[in-house]
Amino acid sequence: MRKKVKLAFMVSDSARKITYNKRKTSLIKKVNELTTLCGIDGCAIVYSEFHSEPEVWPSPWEVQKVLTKFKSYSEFEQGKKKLNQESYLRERIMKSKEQLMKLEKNNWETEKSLILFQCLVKEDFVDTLNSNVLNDLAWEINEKLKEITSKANELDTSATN
Amino acid sequence: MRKKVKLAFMVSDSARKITYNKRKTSLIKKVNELTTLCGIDGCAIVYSEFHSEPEVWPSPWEVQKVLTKFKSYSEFEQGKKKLNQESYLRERIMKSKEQLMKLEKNNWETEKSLILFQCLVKEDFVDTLNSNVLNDLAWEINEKLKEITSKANELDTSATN
DNA sequence: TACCCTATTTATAAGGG
DNA sequence: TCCCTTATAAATAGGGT
Repeated sequence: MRKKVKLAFMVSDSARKITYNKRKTSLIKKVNELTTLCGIDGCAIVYSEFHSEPEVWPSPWEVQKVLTKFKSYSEFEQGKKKLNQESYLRERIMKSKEQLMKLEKNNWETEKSLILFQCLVKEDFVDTLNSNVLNDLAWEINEKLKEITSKANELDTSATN
Repeated sequence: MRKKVKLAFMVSDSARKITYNKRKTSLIKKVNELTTLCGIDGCAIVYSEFHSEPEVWPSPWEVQKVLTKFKSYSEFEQGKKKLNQESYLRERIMKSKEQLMKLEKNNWETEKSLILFQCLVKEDFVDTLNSNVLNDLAWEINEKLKEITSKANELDTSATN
């Protein structure tokens, strides 16, 4: 019992729900601790089959504030979105490689799967560069988050008073 | 050494950065595990003084997909926003009560103050329903409930020991 | 179904290089 | 600053009620 669980979809509905509730609770606690200890902004959003609404931390309004911030960042970076995506993937690949090197001495099987993972990431990267879906998504998010911005400003104002 | 850390802003820059990197890494790992094990969508977004860019999980594009979903949800619920806030506040109050009941056996003084707090929250809540400053009060209530939550967490922890 | 109980696993604060 | 180690704290899988 209490054995290490393999990181894969849990087939049993009941077990999955139990572990979902446990881990969701812990995750939210962790986000709370991280933001408190480090004095930073952060949020977590989770959609499950167990709730019709998304479960978020902190409150939905706080999350919207964080999303507004994320939007601002995206807006600022919009002009070089693809470049950013490239950088991000390069970073991911590099980190995978670093991880791979660390594991080399210890675990050959893991190493092989990481190499495979790197190849997959690279393929995704190519697909992404040729897709214009992202821009549409970005525009949609932009429009919607304008509403969120004014909402967040209201909350900011009230917080200051 | 290795003592339990108080849940509060870490004043030391170096220690804060160390703990930030450790906890951010673990948090992302946890989001990964949760979404994989339960087959659900989820994301985490963190802004820190240590990175000019927000740090997210999973990739920025996946996060945007999740945000789009969140946006859709907000849109759908827009017409009954106030009702949602009401539901949310009711839920939060109920959760505080549950937590409070769990703590009853352990700490009477804290219990009293929490009960008082709940009354205050309830009054605010009633006002909220009849007021056009819904958002302001909601924010305040949320802040209060966060205090209660962290207080309750502390007590939970100390009760366990 | 949801809670409670513990053996294990995992996370992490300190300390050292 | 970053990485490694290790003792302690926290999370959690599986089982019981």
